Amino acid sequence: MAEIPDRYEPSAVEARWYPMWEERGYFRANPAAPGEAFSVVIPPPNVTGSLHMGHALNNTLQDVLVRMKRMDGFNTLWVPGTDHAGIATQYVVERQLTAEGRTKQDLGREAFVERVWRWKEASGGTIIRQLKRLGASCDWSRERFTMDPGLSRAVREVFVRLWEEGLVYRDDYIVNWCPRCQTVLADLEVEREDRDAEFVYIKYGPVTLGTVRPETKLGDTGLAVHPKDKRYAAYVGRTLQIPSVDGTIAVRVVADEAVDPKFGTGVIKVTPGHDPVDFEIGRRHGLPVRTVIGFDGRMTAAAGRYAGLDRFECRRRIVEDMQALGLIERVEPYRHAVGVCYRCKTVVEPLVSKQWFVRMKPLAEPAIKAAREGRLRIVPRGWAKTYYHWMDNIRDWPISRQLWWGHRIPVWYCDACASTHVARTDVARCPGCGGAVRQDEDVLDTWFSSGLWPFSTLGWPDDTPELHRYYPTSVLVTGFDILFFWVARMAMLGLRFMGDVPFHDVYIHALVRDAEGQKMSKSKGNVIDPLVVMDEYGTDAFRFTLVALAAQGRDIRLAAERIEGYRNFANKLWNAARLVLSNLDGYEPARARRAPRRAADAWIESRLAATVGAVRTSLRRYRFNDAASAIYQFLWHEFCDWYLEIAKLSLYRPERPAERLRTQHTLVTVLEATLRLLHPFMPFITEELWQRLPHAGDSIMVAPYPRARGRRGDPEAERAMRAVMDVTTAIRTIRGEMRIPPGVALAATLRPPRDARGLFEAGRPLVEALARARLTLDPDAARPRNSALAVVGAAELYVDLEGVVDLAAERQRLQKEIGRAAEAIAFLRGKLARKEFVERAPVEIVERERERLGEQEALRAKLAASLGWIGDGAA
RNA sequence: GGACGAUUAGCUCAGUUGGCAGAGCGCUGGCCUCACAUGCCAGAGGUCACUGGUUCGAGUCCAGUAUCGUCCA
Repeated sequence: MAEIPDRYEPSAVEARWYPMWEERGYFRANPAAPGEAFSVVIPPPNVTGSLHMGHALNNTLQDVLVRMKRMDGFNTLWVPGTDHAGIATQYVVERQLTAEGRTKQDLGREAFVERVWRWKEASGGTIIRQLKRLGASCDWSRERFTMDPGLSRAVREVFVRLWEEGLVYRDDYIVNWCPRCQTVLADLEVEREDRDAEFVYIKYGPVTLGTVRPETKLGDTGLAVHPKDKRYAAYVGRTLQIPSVDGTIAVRVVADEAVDPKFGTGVIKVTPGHDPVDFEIGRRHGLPVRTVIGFDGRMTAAAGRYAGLDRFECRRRIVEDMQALGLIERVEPYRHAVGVCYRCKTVVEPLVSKQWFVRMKPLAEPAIKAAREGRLRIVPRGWAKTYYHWMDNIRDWPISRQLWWGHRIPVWYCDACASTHVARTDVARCPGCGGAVRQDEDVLDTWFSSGLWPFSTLGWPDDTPELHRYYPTSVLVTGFDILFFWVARMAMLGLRFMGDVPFHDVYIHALVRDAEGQKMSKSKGNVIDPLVVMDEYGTDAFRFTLVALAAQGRDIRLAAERIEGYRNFANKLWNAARLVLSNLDGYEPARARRAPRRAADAWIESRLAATVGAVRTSLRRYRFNDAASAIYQFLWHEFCDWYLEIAKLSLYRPERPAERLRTQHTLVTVLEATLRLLHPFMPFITEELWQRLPHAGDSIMVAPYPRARGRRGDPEAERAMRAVMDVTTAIRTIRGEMRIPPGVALAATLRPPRDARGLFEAGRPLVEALARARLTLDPDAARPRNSALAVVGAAELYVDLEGVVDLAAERQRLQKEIGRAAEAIAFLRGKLARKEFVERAPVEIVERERERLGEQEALRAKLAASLGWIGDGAA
């Protein structure tokens, strides 16, 4: 006993087991081994990132599933890896250069990319180490990176095939441009921020219109009104010469449905070069594009005397100038959402440029179908709606990024013969004219490569045993924030290139927020570092907290008190095991198995079976919190609160060796099975304790996951223990409410119904020990003088208060009980008095309510009689 | 503007076919009972946001309202 500390100290335990698991190869998958496959690919974190709460939750949930399935005999594979995170990573290295007073242009492309690689090598391992700290049982021998040669080959193969199939194209298009990052952003990468602005009403020739971007007036090529708007019908089709700050501009008036006649003056100016809606209007009506803002965010030569000005400076200047010319009617304050770069928060500039796109409609259709047919199951169900909505309204995907870090687009241009070549292998000379070629400068969107993750990590485009064995993967676990970015694209690309869904199930988990419900962010300073939490409370407690909070909702509020509570749970388990381990002298399993099983043994085994069933069902349905709470309730409130207390009675009684042996056996077997049940959630402490207990096998990690074998439980034993627990609790309640100190032994009499005498008789010694009371059983007992009354089912319990307590307190207690019974009676009588209920509700429901009424009436009668009796006695 | 979600104990949240409202923390009282005070025993605490509807019966289903949140435009 002395060698086991009375508090669980996680750090040493955690440091001990992970290396052992890894060295013994328990994490490694073997496609040639037997067993039904269970495979998962990790949502690859940013290679240069570090573990945050989102990762911790995401990977804990995956580890729970993977460990459970591995123990359950599945051929299990969890593929880990990282993502090159184009913009984010390039941004970090660029900032380093800035600090050194240099730019990436100073280095040149090759040297810059080289430098990013060096940075990746240096800091890329952080998150992997942190995942190990979390206990993640990934097959590290299969760790992948999106820019590995193999995965890069997959990227190129997919690009080329999509091109060959006509699904990749290059076009002029209005894109979201970040002037700071100098790259295009997908719609998804643009965030909305509310900003204060000015809504400027401009006199625009014969009409007045409002705009928040007066500087774009320089790029106007049209005016648009709603087709049904009679106010402006006369102008439609005409080209107007509009007086402007720099002479006049020519705009054509068009009628377009996109105009809201009720907004502003009902007229909008059309700037196809600098607004996505205007671009579409321009396309529909053949308006020219006039670009007045450049990729650097400054006005172009086309902006005349404003050329070279920053776009926002130009806005101020042009308003001043128009004011001077009397072209401004009025200015109103206006708050609206502007698009900003998700990375650097710079206001995005819509610009027209040549970009590569993927045609999404043909890819989306099979992905919609797969979900509708249930081949791809989204859990919780609610997210499917979001998925469909996005898929149904899908837009083409701009995949080029003006970055240097990433997969360079495999397209070569020959300027000599103006040809374009898309190829799997690098092109050195033009296949047409033999002239020099230059490769497209751009790289592909990072999500283009992570979209291939479920099959590129398994060796595609080669035909590998891994693909055959593990594709489609079993489940993808991820947050809803990347449902579109990633999940939807994997679904589409998987179906296209593998001919099957990339995963059968998608489990969408919540987002972790702080205790106030705020999203954690560095700028808010409210981030809780998972590593600090693990240091402070232990990894197991942290993991259990995440799982316990992972209800199928939208967010999780993480508060320190919760983690503390589960640290206490780990400590409780530790001490329960301590009790068991310190009482095993003389334990012989073979002999113990032959010793007679008592009701308490059968009961705890029955409860364990029920718990195993509940955990399995919950995990199958991804109801992680239900699984966690089933184990918590069982271990703490059944095993510790009741069974251990009962077990002590036998353990400390060497004069009954058979009873002691059987108790030891039950303690060992139930605790051992519970450890296995809990292992996926709390891997470290369970391994530590399991190794100390009698066990079969080398590690709990590869021991079988408990099954609730055939037997549904033991109703007989449950009834017997119910009786013990109810009588015990009744006595304790009286003791508590009467303020009788625990040290004072009580005397109680139980009057059971005749047919239940045996039931209570069997439990009598337990009750006596657990409630610290002498218990007499007598079906004909009369109520003793000065006793408290409790009703336990059909039995009456009298607790002798003579000389122990003030009877006024008992009167008060009884009155409270009577009040409760009266409420129930009133409710039930009302219900049963209504003939609609009696006539139309199912017979068994009506019958049950009648029984309850009878019980409550009997209870009230007993209590009332008792009250009268005490009143007499006290008088 | 559109869509989705939330509203249940003091706090944070569960509540799967409609049939006795639950947990953790906190709170109150009593206990250092030889595994654990990171503990034990007991207790208090709820108009299930609001208004209607369906139903014998609604926290649960339907419609609307309010407040908050998220996503999309």
